[in-house]
Amino acid sequence: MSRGEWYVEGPVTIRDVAARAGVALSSVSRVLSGHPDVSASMRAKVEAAAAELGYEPDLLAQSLRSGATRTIGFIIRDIANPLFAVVARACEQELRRNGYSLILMNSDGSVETESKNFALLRRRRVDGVIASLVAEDSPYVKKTILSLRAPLVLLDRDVKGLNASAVITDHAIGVKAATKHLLNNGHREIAFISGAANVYTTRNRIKGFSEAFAEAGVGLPEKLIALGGFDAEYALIHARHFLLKNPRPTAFVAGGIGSTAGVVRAFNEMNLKIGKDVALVALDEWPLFDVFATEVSSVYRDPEAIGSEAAHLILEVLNGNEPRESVIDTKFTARASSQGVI
Amino acid sequence: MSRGEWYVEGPVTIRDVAARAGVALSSVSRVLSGHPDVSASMRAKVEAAAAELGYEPDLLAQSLRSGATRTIGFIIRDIANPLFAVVARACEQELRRNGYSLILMNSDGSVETESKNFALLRRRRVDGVIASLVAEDSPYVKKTILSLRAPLVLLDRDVKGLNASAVITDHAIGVKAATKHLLNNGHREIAFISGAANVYTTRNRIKGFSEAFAEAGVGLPEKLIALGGFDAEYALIHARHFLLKNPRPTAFVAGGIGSTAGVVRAFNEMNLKIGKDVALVALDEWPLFDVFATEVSSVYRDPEAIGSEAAHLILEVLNGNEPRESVIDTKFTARASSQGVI
DNA sequence: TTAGATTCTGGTAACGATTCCATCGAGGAA
DNA sequence: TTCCTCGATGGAATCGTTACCAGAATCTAA
Repeated sequence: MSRGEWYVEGPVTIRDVAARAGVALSSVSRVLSGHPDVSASMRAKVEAAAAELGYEPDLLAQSLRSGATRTIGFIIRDIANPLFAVVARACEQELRRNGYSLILMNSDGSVETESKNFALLRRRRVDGVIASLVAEDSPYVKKTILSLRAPLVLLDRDVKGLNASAVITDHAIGVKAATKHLLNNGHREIAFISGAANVYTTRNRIKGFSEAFAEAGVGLPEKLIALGGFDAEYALIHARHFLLKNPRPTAFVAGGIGSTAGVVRAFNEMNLKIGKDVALVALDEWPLFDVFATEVSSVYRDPEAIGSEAAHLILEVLNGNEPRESVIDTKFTARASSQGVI
Repeated sequence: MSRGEWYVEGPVTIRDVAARAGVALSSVSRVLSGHPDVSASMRAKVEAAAAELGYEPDLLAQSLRSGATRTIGFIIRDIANPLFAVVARACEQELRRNGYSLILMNSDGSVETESKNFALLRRRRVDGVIASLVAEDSPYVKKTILSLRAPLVLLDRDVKGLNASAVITDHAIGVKAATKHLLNNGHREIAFISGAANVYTTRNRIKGFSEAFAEAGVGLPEKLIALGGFDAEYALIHARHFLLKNPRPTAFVAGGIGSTAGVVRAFNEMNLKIGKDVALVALDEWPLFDVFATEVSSVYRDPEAIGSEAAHLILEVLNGNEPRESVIDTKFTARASSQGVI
């Protein structure tokens, strides 16, 4: 079956409209693009012809001519992370309202894949890119991004020398409140499991964690800090390990949805009841959190706000403004999971 | 700040390569597209020039010329539904491996938005579309889709007269097993809450539900069936309503992630303990299901398989094959939530 | 009445690639 | 040697649009 069979009616070009209206194609273009120097009769003729033929301008040709594709690339580690799915949704909705489409690419946790994705988006001539980088220090990143030739919005990343916009989450404030809460409740052996320190997210969370200890005059439990991956597997392995230590940690701070899953699995393996045998604070919430994890204390950030703000930032630069940073705050909510253990 | 400032190095065209190599642009094109009739010396000259200048072909121009954009549209109700996020990820990965990019669009549960999305994808000249329609019977749908002029893969939808491919889930088999299980455990007042019947998903689920009753020789509890929306709000309202009936339903089957959320909220409001005061079967699982909903019986379908199969189906048609259907099965797993109530 | 400005319109050259067509040698066959 | 074929190359048309330029028609002011 050839491609041609999908054509219900042949595609109508500006040329066809011109022929039907009996005018030059440049005149059709003028009418359709709202040029002021067109007579009323010309406008009427062309619009009638366009309507009769069901003419729709071809975005591909327009893009080639104008240099703008009205397309934004969106690169993230994994769209199946529910937090990022909400970010992507809000972002797509906002871009769509402004006439842009979103090209979605997963980097699958690989800097090589990420780099290839950037290169492909460049070849596709996207007008801009919104990205949550796998790592800030990969050798590819800077070179690849600098050759993008399009504005960039980073999600929760801090890369020097890029002249990029960024949506930054203030994790520190929420994590600090959470940690203080644990310290106030008498916890000292507090484990912290999160992604690697080569992304701002982790560093900023650790900053809040450390500050709380410092302000309480308590030494940081460095042996209980594991920064290596956001995935459940990494968290599971390290939570297991920590739980075999003596003294055993009395509380866990889990950095992200994957980490929380891993930590809770470790608890389940050892038959530890959350909020009774061990305290837990989850960084980030997830779907049905309020239904199935009603008892879990959390540091919350609004993914809708992150997504729509990312869209705003890229639109700003496309409208000629300077790149800038925008900060989203976090909020700690104490629930049963972090109380009553000690 | 003008767009131009983003250009680190001016974009290199085939023309520049031709000038550098001292040959005609048609020769450059031939070398780069692997035409057989090129001499070794020509190939060497052109490849050297291309490498020195860092030439990358412009996909926009190639698309205009060839008619193929190597781009697939992906339209769903809501990417924030974790099931669809996984479908989208698997689909994007598979398409990427085959050199295609994915344009993501949410239809936000609105047939008008959906229709506009289809129209925009047509103007963008996508090579194909993968879509989970909001409704099969909307007046827009058929007209809009028929004018797509590109192959289509439907996700769990059954629309006559389209000549489209489809990835279909066999919900009936899983739902039937679940319902039999409930009936065997002595339940008779079984509530069923799901989306509207104008999508295959719901009809096929109800089919499994009905068959189980018929085979057990028990009358279908029609008053306890609410088919109107996949959202939590709809499920919450109807679950509340059902729970005030006399006799009260002893079991609930919730169609999808949103429905489950609504139903469980209603349970929480009335202080009913799942698996003790009331039985529950969830259709579909969600992230951290195995961690935070370990006790919930479910009818599972593999979203990875759905996503990659959708990609395969669209690639098949793009490679000249006939559209076809592919069926994904479901599996019922009994857990504590559906046992021990009666 | 005429010079000059102002609408309005058509033709044509881009945008960056591919592909057909024509040309030009070189090589093989008679 | 001559004719023919075939490989290799350059030039031009094309995809569908926009934008520039020039010319025609209309209008204003002297």
